[in-house]
This record gives sequence, structure tokens and C-alpha cells, in this order.
Amino acid sequence: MNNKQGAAQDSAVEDAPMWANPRFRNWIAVARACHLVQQELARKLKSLDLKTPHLDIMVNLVRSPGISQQDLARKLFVGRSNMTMLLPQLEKRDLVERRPDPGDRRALRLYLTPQGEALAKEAIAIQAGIINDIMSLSTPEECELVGDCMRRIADHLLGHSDDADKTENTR
Amino acid sequence: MNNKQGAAQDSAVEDAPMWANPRFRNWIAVARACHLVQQELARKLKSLDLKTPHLDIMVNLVRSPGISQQDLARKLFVGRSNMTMLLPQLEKRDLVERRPDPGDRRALRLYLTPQGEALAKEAIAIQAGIINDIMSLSTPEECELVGDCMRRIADHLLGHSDDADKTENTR
DNA sequence: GACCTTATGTTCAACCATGAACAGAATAGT
DNA sequence: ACTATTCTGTTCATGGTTGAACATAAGGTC
Repeated sequence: MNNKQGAAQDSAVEDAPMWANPRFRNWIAVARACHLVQQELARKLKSLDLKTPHLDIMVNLVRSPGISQQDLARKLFVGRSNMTMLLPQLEKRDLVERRPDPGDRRALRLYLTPQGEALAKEAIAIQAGIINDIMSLSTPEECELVGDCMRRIADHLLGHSDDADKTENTR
Repeated sequence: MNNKQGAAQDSAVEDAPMWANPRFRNWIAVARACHLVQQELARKLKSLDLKTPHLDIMVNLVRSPGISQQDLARKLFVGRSNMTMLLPQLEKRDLVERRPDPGDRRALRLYLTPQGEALAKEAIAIQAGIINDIMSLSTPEECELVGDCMRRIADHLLGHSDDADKTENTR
């Protein structure tokens, strides 16, 4: 009932008693775990000669083939220029295909090639393995509760505007 | 406009039913929220002309004055060279002081200057404000449960080796 | 002391990410 | 048709991050 009441914490930062603040302490744990999982994923992806941004792209192309670079960048919360830098690398390896949109000569529509799909499947298996590993430390109920909290946070930061799909990003 | 063949097909999801996997779906939510919070923090820190790595350093110097660059890097999960690049920037702004260790002529001991402490306090207030904002979306019980799950994950990935304090990192 | 191994910090080249400025195409208003 | 605005993707300069190679110091063994 009163879970949004403790906003007076900004004055409690004085010396450094924020470490006693449960919100602070627990969020730090989230950030730490995230960082470690990211590192672990990057480490294991080296066997496929992939970086995590490449995986992010391919995962989204599995879900949304034909997406534009702009929309892809939006889903990944990165700049457009980032896609311009990353996609040619995947294109050179014949993992991704960029085809002009017949209806809009500005846009490029992105597709995974068959090899791209095959590699994506391997990479996703690695990622799923890690996630399975770490999430198996919690009960299914806890997993759901964690996910609910995090979705609330994301929705909040995205301006409460309920934007259709929010399940694409991998970072 | 149509695909060459069934390559990027409608039912590409059947190849990747991970989206139905609660563990996968919920962890993605964690990663998304983390990324968004990080971006929000970076945005708000611009008013202090600080980047998030600078804040990470200063937060740890508040907690552990006199720490060495090596130990600091370990706590932040980054390379030693990263500290070598970052610390001189803070030193030039008279926020951090690097003093040789009298007992070990290799090591440098790090301290915040008074101005560094003042700026750190401001920056931490910003960070605490964001964290308070997002964590107030969940009940205290939920916050604790989330933190517990994440600490389990971090411990697991760090090889179960209970390494002294694990509450310092900010990423 | 001489030697080897480990530890701390630095340098450097490579890569990634970003945001501003840009060119071209679509869209709306007139 | 004409102009202005918005949208898509690109280029480029800047800065962050990394890992390997390096130099120096400490600790251990003989």
C-alpha cells in the first residue's frame, strides 16, 4: 500500500548510508549480476566469433524478419549509426541480408540468411544455456516476480507509453 | 516484396520457442531494465560532467579509500588498463589523488580529494534518486527477493568463492 | 646474491559506441 | 508543382574498453 513513500532518501545520502538502503543495495545486486552475465555471454560467444551486439541483432531478426535498421536500433536502445557499423560486418559473413524496400526507397529490410539462421540458433543455444543456468537458482515464482519488477521499471523509464511489444531486446 | 522462399518465414518462432520459456523471457526483462537505467544514469550525470565509470570509481573510493588500482578494477569487473586510462582524468580535475604506497613501491593508493567527495555526494544523490524512483515500483519484499536472486546469480558466476565484500560495484 | 615466479601499473593498437552533420527519399501543406 | 518537414541510412571525429606486451617491484628458493 505504501511502497512508494520512501522518496525522502535523497537526503539520506549524506555520509554514505545508502548502503543500508534496501533499494540501493538490491539494485546494485541487479546491476552486478547483469554485468557478470554479459561478460559470461561474451566469453562463450567467442567460440562462434560473435560479439553480444551481433547476437542481439540476430535474435531480433529471428523474431522480426524484414525489420528496418531504424526499428532494430530502437528495439536495442542504441543509435542508428551503430546498426550502420555492425550490419555490414554480418553481411560480409553472409549471415544477414539487406534488401531495399520496394515501397520505400530509403529503408533497408533485414533478413537472416540460412547460414545466419543456423549460426543464430547456435548462439541462442549458448545464451539460453547461460540464462537457464542462472535462473535455475531461483524458483519459477521468483523468476516471474523478478521479471514483473523489471518490466515495471522498463515501462516506467520508457514513459509509461505502452508500446506494443517489449520483449525483443537482449541486452 | 516476398521472400525468396520459406527462409525468413512466419513460423520462425517454432525454431526458437525460447520466448515462451519463462526463464529466458524474465531474464531479458532484467537486461532491458538494466540497460535503460544505465542510460538514464548516464544522461543525468552529464550535468556534473561525469560518466558512469567515473561514478563507479568514486563510489568505491567513498567506501574503500586507499584501495589500489588493481583491487578497484577487480571490484568493477574491468581490466587494469581501464583504471590507468580513467584515473588520470579524475586526477586532472582534482577529484582523486594517487599516492604511492610506502610499503609497496609498485602500488598506488587512491583517495578522493575534498572536492572529489563533494562531487561524489552529488553524483550519488543522482544515482540514488533514479534507484529510488525505479525501486519504488516494487514492494520492499519484492525488492529483497529480487536482490536475493541476483546475489545468487553473481555468487554462482563468481565461482561460489565467497570473496569478502560484494557490495561495492555500481554497474 | 642469483634466479624464477608472481604482482602492479603502463603503453599501444584494435575495436565498439556515440552524436552531430550529411544526402536522399517520403510526406504534408500550400 | 513547390516548399518545408520528417524520416532512413551513412559518414566522421571523438572517446571508452579491451587484451597483449612491457617495465618495474616483491616474494620465494637455491
